Amino acid sequence: MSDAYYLQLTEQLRYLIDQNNAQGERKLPAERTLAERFATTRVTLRQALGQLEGEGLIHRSNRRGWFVSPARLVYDPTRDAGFNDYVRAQGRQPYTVVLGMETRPHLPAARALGLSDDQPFHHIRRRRYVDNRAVLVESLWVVPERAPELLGIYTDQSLWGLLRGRWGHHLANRSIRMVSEALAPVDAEELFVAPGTAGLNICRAILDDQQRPIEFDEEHWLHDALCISVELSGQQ
Amino acid sequence: MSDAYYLQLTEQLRYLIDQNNAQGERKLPAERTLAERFATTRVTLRQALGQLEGEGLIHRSNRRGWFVSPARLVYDPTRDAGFNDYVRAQGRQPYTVVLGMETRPHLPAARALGLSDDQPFHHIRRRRYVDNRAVLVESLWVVPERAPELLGIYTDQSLWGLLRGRWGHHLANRSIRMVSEALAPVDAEELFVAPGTAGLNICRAILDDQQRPIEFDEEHWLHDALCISVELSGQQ
DNA sequence: CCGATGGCTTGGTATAGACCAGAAGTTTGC
DNA sequence: GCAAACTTCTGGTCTATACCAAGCCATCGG
Repeated sequence: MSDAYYLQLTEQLRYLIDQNNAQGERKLPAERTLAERFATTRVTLRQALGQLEGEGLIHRSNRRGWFVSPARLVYDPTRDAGFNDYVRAQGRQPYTVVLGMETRPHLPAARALGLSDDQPFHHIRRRRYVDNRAVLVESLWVVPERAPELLGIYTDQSLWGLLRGRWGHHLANRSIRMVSEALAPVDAEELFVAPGTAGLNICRAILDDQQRPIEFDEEHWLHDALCISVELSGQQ
Repeated sequence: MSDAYYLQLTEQLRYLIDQNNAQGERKLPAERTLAERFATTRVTLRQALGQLEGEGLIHRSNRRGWFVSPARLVYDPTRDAGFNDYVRAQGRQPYTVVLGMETRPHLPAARALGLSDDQPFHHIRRRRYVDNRAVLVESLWVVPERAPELLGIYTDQSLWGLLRGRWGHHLANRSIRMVSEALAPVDAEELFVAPGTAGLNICRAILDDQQRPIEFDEEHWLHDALCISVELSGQQ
């Protein structure tokens, strides 16, 4: 318990959430209800909720309410398992929705892959779920020469499986970049959360074993959905 | 420009920050000044500032004001360079302050290294700076058998250098875990920021080439100070 | 010259109330 | 039966104001 009331509130809410969660109740009462119960205003209450949101304990679904966050998904960027594989490996249910497909240039992809600025890409945008919660949106930018009819045959299978199986590409060199972000309004909307929600931005540039550029991809994760884990052995 | 006023404010502030930054002015005007200039209240203004803070564009120093954030430090967790080395390699100035040293048990360290719960550790806590900005606090938990007189001889040099040079340890196996967090009041205070400021928690467990536990360490970074980058080559 | 003091500035916290827009549930009308 | 329309509930945004405590700085006193 610290001096500020909202920090005390945070602790009381933490306790309440624990209890609710034990009873399988994952939705919190309405803000107005909570504010009245703790004899404060919505503003102060929301400050306490925001603290717990920052910790990853709870999250909100836009205009629907606050919910207890499920356990984070463990993700190892040094391994090549596809989303579906590693979600299932953790006993959870993956799901993907394709939001759009088109072919056009994209500056960040061109830069990251060392191609000219006007290089067109096959672009696939999709939203991915874990246990029915939308946790990320991503944009894939594939070099058309490496996968000519991609947009015609892609539905929602594994992209890497397709690249390997149909076109024989071996993904060999990756550069990965991760930074915290505040979700832009468009990304937030596609994830059904408020604009400015904390997120994690992951970008990948992928080349094959002959250093030819294959694909660039950019993911926007909800910050509380992810735990990054890396296991390394071998002396440096 | 979106519908909500605070999002418009965000864009205007972004513009103002750009201009100020170009003139070398890295401190923003006072909240009351800005609120008046944009004809709104401090509450709404702070919502806009909070958005930019989430993006990592600006940060605040507790009760001192808002400042433009410097470029993120690039960090590759798969490489073994010490803090001082990779900060300098990016043309920036590292600095470290030791906050405390003691010997006592620590449950998370014991668990992560596979030791018994009451195993004591040499504990060093330090705050680290980049270009004069405090960007992280960390706790190191070293197995005493591997570095008996550590607390007597440690001042503020490189710990890994010491482990290698004095005791001949070769750090071979690492497991690294990164999750977003809201800084706890104690950590926030040591970093001179408000409690609940967004952070990144990085934990490392380190074993030597014979799988003997050496050290566990836990870092709390300001979220906007860091860009994680991993380069991988070699086919999977 | 220098340390102590006190006032001013700044962000941090909090109250009280209001309106809006989207989500969800309920009723109505075909 | 079922879709459309309405009502209610919910979070999202915003105003206006107040007080506190820490940082900062100029002034004062030795």
